[in-house]
Amino acid sequence: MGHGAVTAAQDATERVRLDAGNVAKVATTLQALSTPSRLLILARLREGPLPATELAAEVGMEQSACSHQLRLLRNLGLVVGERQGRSVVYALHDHHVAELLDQAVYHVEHLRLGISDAGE
Amino acid sequence: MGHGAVTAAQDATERVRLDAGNVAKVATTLQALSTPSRLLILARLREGPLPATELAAEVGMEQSACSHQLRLLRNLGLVVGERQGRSVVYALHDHHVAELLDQAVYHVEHLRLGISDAGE
DNA sequence: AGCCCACATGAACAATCGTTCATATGTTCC
DNA sequence: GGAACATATGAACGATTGTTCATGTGGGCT
Repeated sequence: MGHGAVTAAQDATERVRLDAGNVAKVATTLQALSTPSRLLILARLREGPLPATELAAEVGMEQSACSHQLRLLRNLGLVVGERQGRSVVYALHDHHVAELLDQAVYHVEHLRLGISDAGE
Repeated sequence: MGHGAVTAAQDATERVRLDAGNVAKVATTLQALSTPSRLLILARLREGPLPATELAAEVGMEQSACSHQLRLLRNLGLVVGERQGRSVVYALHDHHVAELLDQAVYHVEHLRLGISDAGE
């Protein structure tokens, strides 16, 4: 039928629990996916590798701002940048990043969310 | 076939793209998953509903701090709170939240991440 | 009524964040 | 070498964040 969204993780083998030991890591990584700018960067790289300047242009950011965010993403191991001539071509690090992105977007889009995020 | 992590979203039907129209929503929601405190709250609720005070105790937060975060999560539609006697029992809103949580943890844990998040 | 208990809320404050501006580093071509 | 392009970096600034403290609200019980 229509929308069969098979979940990962639930698929046997291992279900990773969240405990005091790994919360920080998970939180830090998810924070990288929690701003429009970085999200757009990753979404664009999801479609394929791209030199930094083109990337910045496509997501509508200033070169500097984009570079700062790319450094953050690189430090977290989410993206990699390989020098090619005078440009540095960026790409997602591996398929886990791509899937994390896909699934995050998928589930968020299917949430009955009010987003009335008033105060706080 | 050891660890077959079947991805959601990739499963036909629809792959939700990230564009200028929904980045904000996705970013806002993912930000709710980007701090240890809220992550622990959600992870605990993932195991089942719980009154606010017990919840705060289990995740090691002060009552007030926990309540503030619960309000944020409630405003975003990630959790719901139902009054029962003098307590308010909290629970995840639906299975999408649970899966989003599972998959986020799963993928993050399988990333080759350096997390040398120095400056910035 | 009064007294607990459970939870919510507002103000305030330190800390962190994302951006901009200016400047460095690095690479290619002449 | 020097000019032009591509990217990185540092400092600074306003904005947002998560917590604490104090207080408010509401339900249950005697």
